[in-house]
Amino acid sequence: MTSSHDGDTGSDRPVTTKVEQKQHSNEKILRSAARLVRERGISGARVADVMKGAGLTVGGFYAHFASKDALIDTTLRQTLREVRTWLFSRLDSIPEAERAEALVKRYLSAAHRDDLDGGCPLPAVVGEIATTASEHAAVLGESIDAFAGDIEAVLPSSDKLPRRHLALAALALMYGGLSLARAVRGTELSDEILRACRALGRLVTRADPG
Amino acid sequence: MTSSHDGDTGSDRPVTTKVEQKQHSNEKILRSAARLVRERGISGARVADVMKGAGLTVGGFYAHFASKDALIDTTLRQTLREVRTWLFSRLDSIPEAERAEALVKRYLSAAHRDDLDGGCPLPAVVGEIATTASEHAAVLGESIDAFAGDIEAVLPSSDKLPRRHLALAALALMYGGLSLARAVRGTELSDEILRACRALGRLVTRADPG
DNA sequence: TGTACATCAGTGAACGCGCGTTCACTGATGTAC
DNA sequence: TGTACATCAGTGAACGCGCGTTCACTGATGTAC
Repeated sequence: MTSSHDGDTGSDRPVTTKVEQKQHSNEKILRSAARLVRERGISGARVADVMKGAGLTVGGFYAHFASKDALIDTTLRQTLREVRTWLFSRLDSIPEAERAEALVKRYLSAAHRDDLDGGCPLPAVVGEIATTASEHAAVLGESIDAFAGDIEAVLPSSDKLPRRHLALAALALMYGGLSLARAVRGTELSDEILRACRALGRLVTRADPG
Repeated sequence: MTSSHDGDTGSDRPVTTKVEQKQHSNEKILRSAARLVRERGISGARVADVMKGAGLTVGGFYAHFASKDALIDTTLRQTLREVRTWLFSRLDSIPEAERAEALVKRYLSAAHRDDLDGGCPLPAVVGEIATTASEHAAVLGESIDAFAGDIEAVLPSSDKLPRRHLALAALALMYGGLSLARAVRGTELSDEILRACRALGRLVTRADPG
């Protein structure tokens, strides 16, 4: 009740070992980084702020990651995986032919646009990676590829466009729409962009009539 | 032959007056800023670099613009106008029904992707504006609105989607596709993204069959 | 079990560097007489 | 026309601040006997 037993020693142990403690800090750092990267992008996610968000101080950072770049790589991989998990979850209850449409609708919802520190990190990082943070282009490429693969899997087959093409284009439409909508957040135009992209998404993700 | 005459004075004047000289510098600064913003984004376009690119030194900048932000606003307005001009030029020779498709193809060409310091600035600035440079959201909104209006004008009418919606969605698709393609520039995926978005663009910008 | 030493996660101040902005200065252009 | 002064575009060094990274230190946990 008071302590855990490791088996190979009968003595009492602290409730959390050093290793567990560090692991726990690591997770808090990654959660904090995820939040800040989504909200402020790569350069906007300052190391000091990340550590503060994890309830720690700057200096300790380098016991967890070799550099800010290493943290960013890990964070990108992790958050992009999270978004895919969120996006493709609870799709089972939806008829197969409507899953792609549901997914697009979810991604291009006002709720997702307004979930600045919890949603898709792509709008916050793609531009930076293209201009001043190309170190992370490889990780981004892998994630885009995986994302497109996931979309492809829920797409109805079409005779108009190869599924791979449709998946990549749908991703570009979703990412593009969300990015523009977030950039002009708070305006009527922002809502209009989301509606327009959802409408096009609906049009192209529907199974061919007949 | 040796000097210009201003009319109201018969005396010789310097080849360029102070006013003309300053105007000329102003244009050089704006051209340099345009290049750097497109290539490196807002934060990547350092004042010192902008002035260097204009053949001037840092200190003189504030005789031309009140702040870096003021320069960026002007540069955004100007470059986004330029892109629209480029995009909608020489479209007259193309049959009306194919103009929208031609425009999308032009925007999503490999040449445009690779024209880092001359192409569309949206991929370089939208993310930054959403995350850390919201001061420029208003200018961006105006430009998106104008851009969508221009696209709407060349769009064939459709019974599937309001033209305004199709125009906004096409813009999101173009911007999204170019952004992703630039971020993973140099990979096969990059070309694939462009092809995929062009294909979807073709599909949705064509006049309704019948 | 208790004691002495070792380890190591985390602290917080400091370092070096880059950036936007300021400012005293220079020298060519412009003006008054 | 010539001379003396005023203006002002542009220079380059300096300032203040923020950021990534380093490092000597602390104190709790872990280990040896």
